Amino acid sequence: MPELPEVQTISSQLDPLVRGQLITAVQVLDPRCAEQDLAELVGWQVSGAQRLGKQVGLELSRGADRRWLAAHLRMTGRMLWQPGSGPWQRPHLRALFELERGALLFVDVRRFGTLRFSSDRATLLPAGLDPMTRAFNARALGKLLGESRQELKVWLLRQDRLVGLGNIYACEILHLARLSPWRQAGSLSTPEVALLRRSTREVLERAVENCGTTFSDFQDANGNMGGYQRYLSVYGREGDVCKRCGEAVERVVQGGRSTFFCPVCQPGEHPVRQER
DNA sequence: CTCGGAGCCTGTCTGC
DNA sequence: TGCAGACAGGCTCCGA
Repeated sequence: MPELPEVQTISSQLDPLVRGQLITAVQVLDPRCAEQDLAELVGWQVSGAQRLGKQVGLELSRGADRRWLAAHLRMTGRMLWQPGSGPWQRPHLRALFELERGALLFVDVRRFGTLRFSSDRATLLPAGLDPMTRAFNARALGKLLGESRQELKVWLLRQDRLVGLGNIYACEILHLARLSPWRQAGSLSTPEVALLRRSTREVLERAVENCGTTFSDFQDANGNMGGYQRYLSVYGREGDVCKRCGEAVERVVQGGRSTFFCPVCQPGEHPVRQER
């Protein structure tokens, strides 16, 4: 499930691979993946790849004009670079961008992923604060948390507040910060906000260093797995021992999704265990 | 405004 | 063994 570190990994890998190449052809195999006519991008030059929130962004240019193409991978999307010449075929291929020295393949088993482009980069960016920027400091985080009464774990997934976190890293961050997922977001003390900020950066930075987490689906731009899964402390580890205290990791459904946590390291009130 | 739930989608796993 | 149903979850939409 591509979250910020996985998208960062793909974008960083793609940047030197696609930079400077013309888009020579576009094929859309699944029309549902894009509302716009992607064929309009033929003749544009790729000037770079960068992460746009949780999306893989390609900066395009044609003369003085600029456009950005954003690929949202959602659950199972992939952006794969294939050097050489076609034909390119692979299961679940939804769209294909032929460049001068290879092709970018948008592959997505579950078809949640989307492609869109705009001449205004800002319209492609989610509203939330990017936790990898300098603007993500304790004061800014505290202000965002405000007086929200939302449960902290649910709050962390809100892309209109913070951009880039998904279920895996939200669980990991809260475990590192020793904060209960059921705390009210706006109830954190100043030291706790600082701790949450520090933990968020620490988890994300280490995940980026390790090219993301491959839990079931994720592949990077070259089709390789991530390496962060060996560092996971709680996610996907229900019943296993907490690496910090030895207690059994628990899983509870929260906001319709699994929350993994250590009841000793992250003390606090929480609902009774539910089945799902 | 906030909040919770349904729906989207399909491969994989579980249980009968 | 075979099949039905649960499950994974990022995001949008809708209703309370």
